[in-house]
Amino acid sequence: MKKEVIFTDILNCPVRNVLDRIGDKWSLLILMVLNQNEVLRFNEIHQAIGDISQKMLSVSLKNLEADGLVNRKVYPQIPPKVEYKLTDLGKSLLPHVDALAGWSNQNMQTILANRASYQKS
Amino acid sequence: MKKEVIFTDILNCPVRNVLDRIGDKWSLLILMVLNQNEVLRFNEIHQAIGDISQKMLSVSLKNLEADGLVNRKVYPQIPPKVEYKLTDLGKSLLPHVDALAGWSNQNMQTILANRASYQKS
DNA sequence: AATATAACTAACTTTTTGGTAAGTAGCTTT
DNA sequence: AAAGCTACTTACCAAAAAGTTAGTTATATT
Repeated sequence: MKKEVIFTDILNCPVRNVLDRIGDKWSLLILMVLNQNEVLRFNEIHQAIGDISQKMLSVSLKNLEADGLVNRKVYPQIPPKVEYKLTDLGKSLLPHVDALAGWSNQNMQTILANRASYQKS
Repeated sequence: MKKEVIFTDILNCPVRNVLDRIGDKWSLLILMVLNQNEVLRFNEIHQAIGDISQKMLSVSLKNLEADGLVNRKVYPQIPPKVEYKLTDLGKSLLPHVDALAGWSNQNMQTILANRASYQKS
């Protein structure tokens, strides 16, 4: 009996690659906030999300920027001013995120009920 | 100047709730494998994914089952036999996952290029 | 009698992630 | 002259996630 890998190479696959970045604690939230506001400064995002630390906001923005999902514009002035907005690439991702959000909204109650009844059994 | 939270309550929001489960290292992979195969046994999923540990497969399946995305059917025999398949709820999520997968496939090269050029600067 | 089997579970270690608190820059306002 | 502003960075720490290894079960096979 031979063992074969049905779904080879999935670890180097695009989905995994993208989700590793998008699937962390804050990235999607940041993308959604930026999607609602066109342009935001660091502290505006910080306040919009409310409970993200400066460090995580900074790290997450950097990752999103590295992937080309978010654009960062620095104004060389003091105190500093930096503006963030979605790139076209970032914008092209958002509909899928929204679709997922829609599904989540629709099925949240069911899922919570499932979790609850699973625990009891 | 008042500080206001633009995007209140996002932490208790459905998207976050769902993504906390779906956005881990293995869940989406498992869903995709199950979507391609209708019914699979534990070891078949294990081999299909290739480098997931038994423990993580077990934990992930349990979470997916708890949320009602995956159905688990035990045959009371020895050696044991357990079959996994998507529930209707699970199936209803898959199109969105596939959409995300499609986006990832289309934009993977761009993203990798972005990352590479970001590092150099 | 020993070994194989399938689907796990338990205990433990390692790795990754995220949080906290403090510090930095240099100009402007008090 | 001290304090405030903005957008961070750094060092450190705790918690969470994931990996490793060994063990369990009870029957069937060699």
